[in-house]
Parts: sequence; structure tokens; C-alpha cells
Amino acid sequence: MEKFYITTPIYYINDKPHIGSAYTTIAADVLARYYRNKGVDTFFLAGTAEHGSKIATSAEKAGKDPQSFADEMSAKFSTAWDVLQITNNDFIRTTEKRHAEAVNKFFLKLKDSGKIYEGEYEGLYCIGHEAFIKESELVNGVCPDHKTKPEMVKEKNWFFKLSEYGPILKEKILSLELVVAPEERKNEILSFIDQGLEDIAISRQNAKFALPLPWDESQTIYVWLDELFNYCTAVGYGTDTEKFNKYWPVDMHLVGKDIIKFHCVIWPALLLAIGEKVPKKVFAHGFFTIDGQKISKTIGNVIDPIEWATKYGPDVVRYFLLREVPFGQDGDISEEKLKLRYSGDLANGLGNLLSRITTLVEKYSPSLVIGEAQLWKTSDNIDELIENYKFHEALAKMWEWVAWGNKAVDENKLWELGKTDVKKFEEISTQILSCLVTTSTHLQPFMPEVSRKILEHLKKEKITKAEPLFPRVQ
RNA sequence: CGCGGGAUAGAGCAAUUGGCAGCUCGUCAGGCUCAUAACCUGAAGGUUCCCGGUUCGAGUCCGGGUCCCGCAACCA
Repeated sequence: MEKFYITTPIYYINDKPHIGSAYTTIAADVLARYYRNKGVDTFFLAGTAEHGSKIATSAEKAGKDPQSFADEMSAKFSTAWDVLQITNNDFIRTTEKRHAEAVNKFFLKLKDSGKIYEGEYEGLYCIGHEAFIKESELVNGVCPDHKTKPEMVKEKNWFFKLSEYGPILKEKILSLELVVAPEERKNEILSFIDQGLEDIAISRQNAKFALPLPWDESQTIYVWLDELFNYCTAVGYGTDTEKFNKYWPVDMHLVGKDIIKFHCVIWPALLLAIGEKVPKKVFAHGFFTIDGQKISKTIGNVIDPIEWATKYGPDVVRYFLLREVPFGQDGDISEEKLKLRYSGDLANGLGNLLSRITTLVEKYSPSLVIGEAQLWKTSDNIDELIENYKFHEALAKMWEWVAWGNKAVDENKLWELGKTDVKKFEEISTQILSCLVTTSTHLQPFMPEVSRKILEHLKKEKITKAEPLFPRVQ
């Protein structure tokens, strides 16, 4: 692989970062770090989606103009990612000038493609929402939020002929030119396409806080499409051809399973219409429940990833989320479960092994150093697991090594060997230290800080008793 | 019959192409003292949701049923 372009969705700034957006971003960061370590030219994009009437409304409520509201909210995301040690190469905001310009070019090209036409959209309009509402959302015929009956409204819109793209999308997905993963998501998309695609409206009338449609002043661009195009903007679409050609197409869009239709159907169809290559892969991860319950503000069980990161450390949050739930599936999390991982896997497992071996070495063989070439032998292929997004398995495998280390200390009674047979002591200790070095090396994309601490400590000229990596919390 | 996912030990989850049902936590018993009250060993604990079929052999494949959960695209 020569280059690796990976993206997270750009998050909607109507709310602060939550555990779900942190999860996607952490997973993307693991892959970005992994490929960077392998010497692959990696471009990792994150960002925020800032247009839409909801933002205008929220800004108004907060007594701010939309742009300063957006500035404030967007900053919460970029700081959150800093806290979580995310190494994105760029952070794009849809209210940036570069994006408006790129989107403008994109829509003009789209118009030239002949795949758009003027039409009429008819739907149920809720005055309270100031937006169209789906019939399926109604409760007893009224809007559940405003308790009012929506009106049937017609408005002029521009449409994209998505309906023409079913066969070609299907062909690209089946031929793996566009990989949709995991398998169950691919099946979902294929059956969705088989049900027949409908044309979509690409513009809205009078929408607040949205980009204008270049050729029709009365219309604004449907924010979803404006947002999808961020993936092109950030690598220089229309401004930096060299950069664009280098990184396009995207190697991996990492998304939540709720937005796969936008990424696997609408987005590739739009790209085909303007003559660009489709993404190579869209991977959808699952959703969390907390103690078996759906995460919801109403229930009040939302988790702030920054709170966890502050309390336990960013590496711990990264480890927990990727270890606890098989990537791609739904899973259940809670602070209790995090604490179990913290004390079990991290403090008692990895942390304790480092403590005991460094204490033993300092005490019985202070001159022992670990050479560069000494790597613990293992046939387990962590790289393969990471490249197949089996993060939980990769971590489980590494913790088998940690368990081996703890067992080796016990079985060889190192605390006795240190007094009776220094040569044998050094032999076993070197193996255990190498095991730690190997583990930490492979752990780097997941737990960069912890990995760095261990490696720095073990590669010093003199090995000394290490401070606890994971001190008791509370 | 809209589409899709799931049901396995007290809890949470694994089990290539069908081949002795495993792991972590918890529980019980023992060992150790280097270590962050940490570590190691052993044990108990299962009608793999139900009914039927294919097979030498089914958690896995086929048919039927029950119960959960997502999605069903113009809020993002």
C-alpha cells in the first residue's frame, strides 16, 4: 500500500462529542497510527458538520449568531480529539471558505452532468420543527415533539437522478471495487438497492444556515450532500490537483451503521456523476448500549468520553472501547465494565508485570539491559488482525502475552532464582522484558502513551523499579 | 409474507470449511511473597431459545415457531 486515506464522519455540532463519536475517531486513529508506523503515507481526516436549520435554531436559543455558535461547538470536538490523543492530519469544518468553494465547484459539475433536474417535493411539514417530518415519526398523526398536526406542503427542489445508479452501484459493491463491511451491512445495502432507488432532492427552499445553490438563489444545498463532500475538500478538490490525485479515492470511510446509506449509495453515486472514483471501502461499526439500554438524553445515560479520559486516562478509554466490543458489532458498555478492564487487564495484568519484573531486575541483576534486537518470539500475527479490523482480538492476543509473562515469573520462581542462579535469572528475565517490549510495540496504535512509557523505561541504561502505570482509582 | 442482526455457564462474550462447547468476570479450594491486597494452580457451574429434518456426527446446515434489537432514506 502506498498511501492510506482514512476519514471519520464529520460530526454534527448540535451536541458535544459523545462516546459514539469518540469511538469512531479512536478506531480511525488506531488505523492511522498503525499505517504510519508501517511507513505508509497516511492522511487521516476528522472534522465537524456545521450547516443546517437545527444549528441556526440552537444558536438562536443560546443567543448567538450561527457562526460563533459553530466556532464554539466545533472547538469542543477538536479539543476532545486532542485529549484522546487523536492524530488527525486535518480538521475540516463545513463553514470554512475552502469548503464553500469546493462545494460550489462540485455542484456546478454535477449540474453539467445532466443528472439533475428541477422538480417538486411534497411532504409533511411541521411548523414547530420548521422542517419536513416523516410519516413514520408521527404519533397518533401528530408530531411527538410539538403535538401539532403537520401540513402537506409542496416546494420546488432540484433533484439528483439517484434512481439510475442502482445497477452500477451493485456491480461495484459485488466486485469489491467498493467494499462494504462488515458482511451484514453489505447485505443490507444490496437489498436496499434491490428495492429500487428513488431520486433525491439536493436542494431546499429557504433553509437557514446552508450553502447557496450556485445557479439558483432561491435554493440552498441539502446539508447532507454539502457535508459528504468534505472528504474531497480536505484533499484539495479543485484547488490542489496534485494532492487530490495523490490521496483520492478514500481508502476507508469509517462510519456508524446509521449512516451507511449516505456513504454506500448516495455518496458514490454523486462521485460517479462528476466522474470521480468511488471510495475503496466503507466500514460501519456498531452501536453501544449502556447497561443494556439505548443511549439517550431522555434516559440521561449519556457518557462523556472526556470525563472518562480525565479520570482514567485517554489510553484507558481507547483500550476499553476497542477491547470490550468486537469491532463492527453492537456492544454494551458501562463505567463498571471499564473499571473491570482497568483493574483486571491493565493494573493487575500489564501494569503489575512491569512492576514486578523491573523490581526483580533492579534487585538481582542491576546491570541487565535489553538489546535492540531482542524481540520476544511469537507466531501470533497482530498486523493481520489489525488490518482486518479485529481490534478486540488483537488486544486479547497481546494480553495472552502479558499472562505468559506473569506466569513465567511464578513458574520460574524468579525471586528465588535471583539468589541461587543469576545466569538463569537473567535468561528468563530477558525473555519477559522482551515480551513486554514486543507487547508495547504492538500496543502503540492503541495506547500510545502507555506504550511510550514502557519502552522508554525498559530501554534506559539501567532498569529500575517502575512506578505504577495504572494507579488505583478512588 | 418490507430489510437486516441476535438468543451459548450466575453475568458479559468466543467457537475456520459441520468434528471432544471455550474465554473473561464472579463463586469455591489450594499455592506463592517479586509485584499496584497484585500473581499462579485446580474445581464447581451448559437441555447452545423451542419443535422437527439432513448427517456417522449439528451451537454450526435445512424447514417451522417464540422472544429481543436495529433500519424503513428530504433533522443530521
